[in-house]
Amino acid sequence: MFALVDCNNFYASCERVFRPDLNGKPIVVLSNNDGCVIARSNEAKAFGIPMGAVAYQYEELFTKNNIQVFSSNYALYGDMSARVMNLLSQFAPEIEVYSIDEAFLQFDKCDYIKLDEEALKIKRVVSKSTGIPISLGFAPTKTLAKAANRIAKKFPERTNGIHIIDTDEKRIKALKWLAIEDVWGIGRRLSQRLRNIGVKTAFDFTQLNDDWVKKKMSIVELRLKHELEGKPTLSMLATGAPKQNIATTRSFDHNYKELSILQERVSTFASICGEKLRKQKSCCNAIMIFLHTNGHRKDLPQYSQNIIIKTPFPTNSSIEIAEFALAGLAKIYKDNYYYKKAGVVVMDITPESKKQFSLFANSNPKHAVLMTAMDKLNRNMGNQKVKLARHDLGRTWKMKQERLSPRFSTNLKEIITVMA
DNA sequence: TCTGGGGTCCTCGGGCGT
DNA sequence: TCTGACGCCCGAGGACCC
Repeated sequence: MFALVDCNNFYASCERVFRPDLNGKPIVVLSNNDGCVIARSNEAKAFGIPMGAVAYQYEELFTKNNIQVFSSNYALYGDMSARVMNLLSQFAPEIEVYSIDEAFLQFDKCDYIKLDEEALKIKRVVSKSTGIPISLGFAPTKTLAKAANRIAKKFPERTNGIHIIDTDEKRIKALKWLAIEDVWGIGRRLSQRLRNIGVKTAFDFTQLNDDWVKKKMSIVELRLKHELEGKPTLSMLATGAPKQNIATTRSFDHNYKELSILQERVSTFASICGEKLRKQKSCCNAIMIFLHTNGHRKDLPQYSQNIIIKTPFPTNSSIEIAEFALAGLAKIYKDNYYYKKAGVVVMDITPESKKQFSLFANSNPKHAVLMTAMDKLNRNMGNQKVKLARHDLGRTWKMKQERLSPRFSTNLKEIITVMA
């Protein structure tokens, strides 16, 4: 039996934990640079604000209806997520942290009759210890657990945020209710294709022929079909497995033309990638650098390019990754364009312990010592306090974050004060 | 003026060796 | 030596997720 635990309106709920006065009030949380809406409380959803709404186009609606607007505060959300996941891991032998606000739990040989009691207990503990409301869906497969969770969320009065699919009747009922586009793994394109042939619900999808699904769609959709039929094809994935790609990409607050500014940005992104690599004890063997102009500005000439640099040796040194990234940047940079976004992605990742030494070129061994010291200082003093010399220390590259809440739980200076 | 960031997996087609 | 069939590997692109 799988359970999918999902935090309700996670970012909005995090903002509420330290601001109980916001309970019952509409809240939206914005993306980096305060660009678009990435989370909404139920009250905000009721105003018809869609996911991804462009913030400035809704400014009037926000003001008129006293909707509380927050810049995204990842220090707060990351910390709250870790607390929730830590609590959840106490309830099941296996946990897969699927995203910042979701986790799968697997219960072996459990007594189905007691599942509802267990679910209530999980809900109570998480709510009491963190203040975050959650919904739980139980089912024999991960895809059905997702569906069960959706039902729990959709009908909170009836389900109390808990739904268990433990009989075939309940499974069929759920599948008939679930629209095809709401099935986990069926996105915009596929749902349109399926609707064109008359498949409107998850149940309709399960009525298709296996061979047809595999031939006309792919093995992914066939697996999905089996999952919906109650035959597990997806297993729990190890949480904390090293990533295969690590990216650091940002949109800029303005459009920039000068190479020197892009060099500084790319070098900083490369350095952060190095830090992430060292954190998971990995090295990369290839680095991709990309540049984009602002695609929304139809009045300006557009340019978008990327380049992959194969490193001559595996490395996780921020200095070396930045050097390779800058060499790549020099190859793709063209003047006369206004750039809005750039990024560095480290690829072909291998474990640090399995470094293959090359005959001719190797990672500078002095860097390892230096990077360890740099990471330690940054851990103790706060992120990005110690940087490479080419990073512009005089300029603070701040994202537009005009409505940032305090880092209540991770920064002593911003900790909440309780008045007696 | 202003439109996010970070991942995964699969398919397809070309190059290449047998 | 040439040719076709086949399988493997790899990169690009597309689909999906939060």
